[in-house]
Amino acid sequence: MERDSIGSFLNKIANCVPGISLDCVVFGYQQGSLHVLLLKYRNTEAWALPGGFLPRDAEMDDAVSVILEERTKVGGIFMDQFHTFSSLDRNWDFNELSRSTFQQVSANWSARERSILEPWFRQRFISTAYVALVDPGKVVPKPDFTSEECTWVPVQHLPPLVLDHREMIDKALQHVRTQVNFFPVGRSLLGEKFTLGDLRSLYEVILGKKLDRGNFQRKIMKLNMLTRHEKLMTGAQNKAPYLYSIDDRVYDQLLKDGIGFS
Amino acid sequence: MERDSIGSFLNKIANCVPGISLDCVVFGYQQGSLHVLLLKYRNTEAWALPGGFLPRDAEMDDAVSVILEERTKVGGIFMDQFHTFSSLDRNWDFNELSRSTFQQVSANWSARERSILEPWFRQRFISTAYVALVDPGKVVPKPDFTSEECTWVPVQHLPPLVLDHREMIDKALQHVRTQVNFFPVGRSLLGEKFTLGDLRSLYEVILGKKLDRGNFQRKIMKLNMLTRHEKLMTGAQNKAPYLYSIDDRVYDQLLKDGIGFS
DNA sequence: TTTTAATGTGTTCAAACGACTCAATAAAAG
DNA sequence: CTTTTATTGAGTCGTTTGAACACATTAAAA
Repeated sequence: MERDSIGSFLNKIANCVPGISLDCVVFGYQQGSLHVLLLKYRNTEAWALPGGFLPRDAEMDDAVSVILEERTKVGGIFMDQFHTFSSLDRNWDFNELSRSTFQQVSANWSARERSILEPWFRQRFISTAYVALVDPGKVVPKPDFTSEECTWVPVQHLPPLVLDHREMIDKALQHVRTQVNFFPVGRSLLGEKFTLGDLRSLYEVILGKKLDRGNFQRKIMKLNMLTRHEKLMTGAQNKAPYLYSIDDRVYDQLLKDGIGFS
Repeated sequence: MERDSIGSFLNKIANCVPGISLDCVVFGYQQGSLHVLLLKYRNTEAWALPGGFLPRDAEMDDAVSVILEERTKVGGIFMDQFHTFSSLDRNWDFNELSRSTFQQVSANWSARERSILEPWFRQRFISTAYVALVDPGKVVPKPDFTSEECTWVPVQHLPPLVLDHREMIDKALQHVRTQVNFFPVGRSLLGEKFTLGDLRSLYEVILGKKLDRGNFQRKIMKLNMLTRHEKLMTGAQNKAPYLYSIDDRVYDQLLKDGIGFS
């Protein structure tokens, strides 16, 4: 199984542009807080962003789509390129964690594999990073051949990350915050149906502050982007909240000029 | 002279990362309208953005600084990376204009030069683009060895541009508009001293709409970022406008949270 | 029937904004 | 010295927006 993956990976990188890598900061919203999709390398405590390389016959957007689909098994994920990282120390000697992680990962490579993979991974990579927004409920995270785990981690409790991936997440989060009025955060991060409370908490988490319930509801309802459905029966002894879904047509129109949240 | 430049260019690219290029959309404000710094290729009607390549021992920001200094002969220019372009057709067969321009430019290369430069320029380049803001008054544009002219062109009358440079300018302008509250447009695009009218016209040009004089002045003065100086004697038969300069300390602070212009 | 939370609506106050007006000032031309 | 012209600072008014509340209604479960 793993042997096969390495084999196909060897073929793959032969057709990729050298020196260029792609990294994805995939945000998901779960249990009231923002999460990032991370991979954990085999037999280490080191984590990394999902990423990959640029096929010679592909554009970056398409290559990233493929990477996202490989890791999540779903397509059509919203994504946006936000920065290209070019530090001189972007390599596996970046710090002790990266160094030992690479050693661990490469430990069981055969001589032939090593002859190809070593030089490839020892390159200096210029990495173009994307943010993606996705509903964790729609996703089945799949590790790649170097990792033993692919899972959601809350952004406020990030584990040790290799290379400059921590910096990437920080910058991505910043980007989402500044672009919140132009990103389909509601549609991408929530499921098909959600309550107004869900939507408000989501905005609270992204903006990093409490929002007044009354004002929020008034504002969001005036936009005419929500369709009301049946109630959500939670079993709690109170009036059940209504479920809503997003009217894509209206939503897309609103996003063009930006939904006004400060 | 040109021979020398080609020679040093051959040396230069030998130490650059292949497959990666850098392009700069340099905006300047002149005679009441936005201008872009463009290069005109020798013996053609084709224009291009100033650009260059990434030295193996440099980060992108630093490489772009060098490029900007080479073209303008001034340092410390404000700049911001805004997008990395990766279309498959980013090469000199992009369209007829690019094709014929490259032919023209490469026409007088010697056999030895051609053997190095042809494969280099025939590569597929992934290009990371930057916006820069600069006061044309501080700048002495210098053509590079492929061009006969380096000059300011108003953005509303762009000449034919090679490759996807037109798209880059559009995207850069868009970026400046959305980031106007966080970019030091006042300090970077105007001279040391300017009138309130100058500053207002600048914002009008960038935002693409008229601003009320009274409201604008009230707003800008309340920010406490301007220091008043002597008057500007224009020779016109009216009260001379005051000159102002920007208080860097206050300005930098304001830009962190964003100067609020819609 | 009580408890609980969702929902819809109303109110208040402060700040900001757009579109004006008006008067004082001063530089140059006559 | 008067006229012409445009800058400057200040004032007004109506509208919009935002934050911070209050309050009554509804309904699900205990």
